[in-house]
Amino acid sequence: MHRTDDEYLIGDVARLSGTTVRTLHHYESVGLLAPSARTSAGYRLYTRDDLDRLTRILYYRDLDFDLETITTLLDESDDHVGQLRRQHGLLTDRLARIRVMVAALEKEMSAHMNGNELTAEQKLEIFGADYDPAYEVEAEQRWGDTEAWRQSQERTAAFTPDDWRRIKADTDAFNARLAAAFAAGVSPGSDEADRLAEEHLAGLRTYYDADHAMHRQVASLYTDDERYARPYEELAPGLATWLRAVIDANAEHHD
Amino acid sequence: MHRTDDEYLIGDVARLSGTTVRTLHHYESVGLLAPSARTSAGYRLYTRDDLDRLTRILYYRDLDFDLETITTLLDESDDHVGQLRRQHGLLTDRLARIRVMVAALEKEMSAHMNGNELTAEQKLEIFGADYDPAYEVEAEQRWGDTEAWRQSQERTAAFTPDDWRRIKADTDAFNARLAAAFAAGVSPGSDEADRLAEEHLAGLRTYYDADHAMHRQVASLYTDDERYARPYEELAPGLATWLRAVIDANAEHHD
DNA sequence: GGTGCCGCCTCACGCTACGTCAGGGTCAAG
DNA sequence: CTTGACCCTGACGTAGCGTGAGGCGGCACC
Repeated sequence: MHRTDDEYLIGDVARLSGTTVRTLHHYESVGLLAPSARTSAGYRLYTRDDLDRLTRILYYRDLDFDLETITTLLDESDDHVGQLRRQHGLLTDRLARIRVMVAALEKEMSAHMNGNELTAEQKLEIFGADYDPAYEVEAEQRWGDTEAWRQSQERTAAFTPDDWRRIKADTDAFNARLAAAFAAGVSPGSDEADRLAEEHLAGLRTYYDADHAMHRQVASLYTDDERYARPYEELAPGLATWLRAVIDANAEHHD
Repeated sequence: MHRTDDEYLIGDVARLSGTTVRTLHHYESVGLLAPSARTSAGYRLYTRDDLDRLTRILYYRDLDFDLETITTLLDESDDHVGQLRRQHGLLTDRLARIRVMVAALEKEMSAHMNGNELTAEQKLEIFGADYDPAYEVEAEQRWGDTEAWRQSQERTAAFTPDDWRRIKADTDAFNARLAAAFAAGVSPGSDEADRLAEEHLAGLRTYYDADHAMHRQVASLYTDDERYARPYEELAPGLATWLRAVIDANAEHHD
């Protein structure tokens, strides 16, 4: 009993489809997808047809159908449209409920943070054109579940508008010194550059307890994400890239 | 051991709160809500304080927090805002994903169902004299190549006659409220008017993803195209013009 | 005092869609 | 012949309860 070119072991199928071996075991146990053959040793052998079926299973799963419904959708395909319509109804209901929950949460959040959170106007006034609300949302998506984000939320919640203005002034002053050092030809890895890097890190620690590894991650954004680079590039072209090198070199000195 | 007036048996609590006895058992077993006392026979006795706690539990549960998180929210209440913010992030993510699923379903449905289109008779029955076939043709000439038109075609393909009837009823009810606000002298730009404008926009979004700029374009039809103005003018002379002003003012507030 | 019914009690298994070991074969390479 | 990667079949764990099973408590009616 050998495998032909058209047959795949369960691990291959898992990798190809982006699922797991356990998931395929499960689909077989509930009668949703059984491999067309087995080797003499009992290994499951999946054919291309099996892969096609799996593809359709995963498609419906993404639409949030439960496995039993998917079985009937694929096997009987009776009243296909009716099933789709029911699912459409369920999802639009959920959409409406979640909208309500989001609104309720927003209300609760604004109630619990009176006085401290900056208004959109204040943010604009303090951060100027650099501030983009969409940006804030994305940041939360990206780091919302990290400890650093949690710390940052906790600390900034206590900041007053005056705090923010002071922080902004300090940051601007520091950035000006960075630009001056860059223009003067200070090279990454030099003592002077290391001092600046440590000062930059201290600035980060206003928001959360960062170490040199995290500092490096932040630095990588300065070359990889245009929005983080912009404030520096506006001061001096090449400054963002140089700053990243400075931070990386300083981090290495601390390993 | 007797019950006082301030104590409730588990069944009473279940009825009062709209949950079940089993749910209350469960909350006790996970340390979320324990009754303040028991009778000599072992019956749970809940106090008003317990009911208050339960109310808050159910509130957070509706916001889709898991029970463990609710426990910390109620017991520690540390970093309350951070929790809310995280939950807000989770929910908006889900919102986005479900929107995608709904769109995919609508596409699939429109592909699988030719024949679901309303007949001319049904259109007449539902929309009454307002419906003019020539109108539909012209609309396609004008917007047929826009993204909004495409979306609208896809979504409406999934609508049943019942959907249309419901939409018509909703629209009529909303228009009546518009007329009432107009008669009451609500002025464009006021909070009340802005709320109505947002609701009007939400109505448009039944058909396609409109932003405030598109909303303005639609509003301009109310003063420039007699056919779009008519349904409003029939409710109250001047209503169409007023509505345009309301929408314009609201759009400006969102620049 | 007996009887009946409703409500309460404590286990304890069931449900979805898998994740995650545990214990033990299979296969190709060195 | 060993090693390591991969496969097999159980079987228990997860969240938030639903749903009995088997037995006691409380109260009204006869």
